[in-house]
Amino acid sequence: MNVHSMLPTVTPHEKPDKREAILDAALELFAERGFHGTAVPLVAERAKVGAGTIYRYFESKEALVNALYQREKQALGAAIVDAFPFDSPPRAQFHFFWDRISVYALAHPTELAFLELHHHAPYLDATSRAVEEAVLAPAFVFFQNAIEAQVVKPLDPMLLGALVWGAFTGLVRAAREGRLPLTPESLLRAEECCWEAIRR
Amino acid sequence: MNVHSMLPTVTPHEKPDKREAILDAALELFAERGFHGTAVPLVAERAKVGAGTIYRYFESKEALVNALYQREKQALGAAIVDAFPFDSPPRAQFHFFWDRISVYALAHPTELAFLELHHHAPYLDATSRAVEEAVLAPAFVFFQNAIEAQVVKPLDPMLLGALVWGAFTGLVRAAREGRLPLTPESLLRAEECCWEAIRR
Amino acid sequence: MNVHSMLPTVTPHEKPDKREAILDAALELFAERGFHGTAVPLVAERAKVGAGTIYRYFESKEALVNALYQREKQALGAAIVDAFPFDSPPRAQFHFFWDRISVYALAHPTELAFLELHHHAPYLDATSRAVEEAVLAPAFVFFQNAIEAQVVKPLDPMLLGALVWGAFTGLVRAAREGRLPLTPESLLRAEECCWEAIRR
Amino acid sequence: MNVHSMLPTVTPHEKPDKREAILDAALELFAERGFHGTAVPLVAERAKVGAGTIYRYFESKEALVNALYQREKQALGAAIVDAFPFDSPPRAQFHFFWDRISVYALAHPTELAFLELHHHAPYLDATSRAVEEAVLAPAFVFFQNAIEAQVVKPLDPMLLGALVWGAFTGLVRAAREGRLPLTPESLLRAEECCWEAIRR
DNA sequence: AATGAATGAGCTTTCATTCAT
DNA sequence: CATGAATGAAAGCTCATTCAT
Repeated sequence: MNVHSMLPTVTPHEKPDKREAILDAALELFAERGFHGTAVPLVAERAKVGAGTIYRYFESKEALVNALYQREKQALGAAIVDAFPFDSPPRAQFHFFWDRISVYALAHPTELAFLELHHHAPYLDATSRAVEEAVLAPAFVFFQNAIEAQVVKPLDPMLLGALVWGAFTGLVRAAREGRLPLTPESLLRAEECCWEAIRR
Repeated sequence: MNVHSMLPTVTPHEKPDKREAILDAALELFAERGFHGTAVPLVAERAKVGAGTIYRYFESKEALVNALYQREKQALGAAIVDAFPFDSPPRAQFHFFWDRISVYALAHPTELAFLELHHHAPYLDATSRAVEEAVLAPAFVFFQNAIEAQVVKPLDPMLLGALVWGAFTGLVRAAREGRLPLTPESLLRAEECCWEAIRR
Repeated sequence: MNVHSMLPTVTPHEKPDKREAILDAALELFAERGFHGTAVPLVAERAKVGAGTIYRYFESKEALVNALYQREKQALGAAIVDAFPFDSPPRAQFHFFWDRISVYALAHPTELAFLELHHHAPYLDATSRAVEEAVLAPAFVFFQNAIEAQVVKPLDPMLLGALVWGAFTGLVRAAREGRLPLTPESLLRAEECCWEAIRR
Repeated sequence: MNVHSMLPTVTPHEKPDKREAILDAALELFAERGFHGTAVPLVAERAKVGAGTIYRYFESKEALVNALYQREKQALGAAIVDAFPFDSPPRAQFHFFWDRISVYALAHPTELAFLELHHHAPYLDATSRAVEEAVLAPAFVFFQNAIEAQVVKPLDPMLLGALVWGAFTGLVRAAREGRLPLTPESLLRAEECCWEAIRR
């Protein structure tokens, strides 16, 4: 039953996972300066590995962004879906969803900035786009159910999703620019707004 | 029907303004591939000028993006503010605003994509940031007035603005990705959603 | 018939000889920044002519330096040779020579700097080298005569010339660098030194 | 017999020092064509390294000339000062000095040409100018002592230095142009001339 | 005749990638 | 495996020269 029982034994000499170090370094730099604006040797330096080492873990710079994009998008998707109250009513589900992305935004601002900046970039490959779709799908299902339950406006689920996710993203961006404090308080207010935007 | 739509938009003596040609070429390429992802000679080729010519009109590649950013941001701001019904009630003003950005989004998708992609980029200079602020200001005023008139929720105007602009941007982005048709119809529905998000 | 038609036409509005203006501008810039370090449009700007105008007077940038080199070298040669006291004894001739180059150095520091910097440059053509030789010749004759008169050491006239001209050039250069004041006084002292260097 | 002349000057493990190779290549090219007349890829080709490699060792082309200038100027200074007979009388010291620069001129004509051509160039930095001064200083001291000893004319040491160094440079330049053979013989004659130029 | 906007070859410099160690 | 020095293709930019006006 307990998933945790399978946890890998972490040795005292924690293996300095270079792959992760590279991804972490790339995350910060790509989020800050963009893909084309970031030199591979800079990523290497930040990750404290040799420049050549990056090419032992990733075929190319493009492969690196794609791996990173997939890692982050999946982490975001997991954060939302994990323990999702499938049996709760739509409003409670929406609250759960908003709460999760709020927590995520507060805990992982760089990751969110990276995902936003590289969204739909021409160098993202088929796998990255597939991950994108997979993460999107649950939201689609939620909106369809909520519409069927006549709790949410009978509009294209895509439109509803775009509005809500866009509003959330607008909030996060404004906060990143210092126009707005991103507090649990303000996030709660924003949730109410968004719910009223979509509720029937 | 808008009477103005029939007016000729091209002057008889169509001056082959190279500066404009360069900006237009840069707009498309920067919107598609980003600033660092676009080589200057590519801009020159698209603009049908020599590579050196770009440097007769712009000091550097950075100066070019900044000029372009300012041109497009100001055009967007003008499109919203022009003939704004300052004496109408908030709901009508909101409708005017939404209508204007809708028309703009439909007529200028590339311009909008460019502005979104280069928003708050580190290579934007003080002037570009000042233009950004200037274009933002009217929205701030609108929300304050609407709050005072007790028509809109008494929240931070910045938060309200971020939600609405974010929602609109989400819509446009989803449409660009082909997830959604961007029709006058869907835009009208989205407007209602957004109004309900912010109204008291 | 107009009587004036025969007179040299020095109009009140002195003809703005563009060729001279270009040469003068090039002189200053080449002396300061060297041939390859000076852009042709910069010369045009300093000469207050259009960039294209330079190419109406000179076939190329190289043709310009060569014309300038020849003008300045010949002017220097003329300044030395003009009214040269061919019948005076060697010491008096040497004094005359030294006096002339001293006057020249004080009156034309930029010209001298230009000649020194472009001496034997690979872009100087056959004509420039011929002018160089022609200007050098009288010195050669002087030294030969002085040697025959047993007034000067019986050494290779070239060697004597190289020493004296080198010493003078060293003086001028030190003065240009501010290490030394270039006064009639110090020039006279230097003359004595140089004479003692070569006299028998 | 000098014992040191038998010592091997090349270490067994001859390190293919790329930095030195670049400096050596730059020396030849800068001496021949000047700083602005020499393209970096040409230096790379002559040094048998990739063009990018130069920028691993030198921040810029300017940094390269400066490093080279300092290397050569210091080598020249060391060649003069090394084993200088500080306790000998001025005439012997002068002979030592002249002998050293003669040997240097015969062994390192390209180095001397480089130093002469780039003397006081506008792209030389503060360090280069400081090295220049440091190398100049001993000569200044020599002249002051010789003047105090009433062996040399009581003139500005700078003037004396400028004359002697200028004369030597004139000689070297004339030799480079093929006007003169630069033999130990002619150098010795020139030394006598220069001594008589400055001696009391 | 004079101009200066326009050009593109060629400059200095960067950087994704390789490979000897 | 890991490295980082080395590379050369390609970037941003300059400038000698041309040519429509």
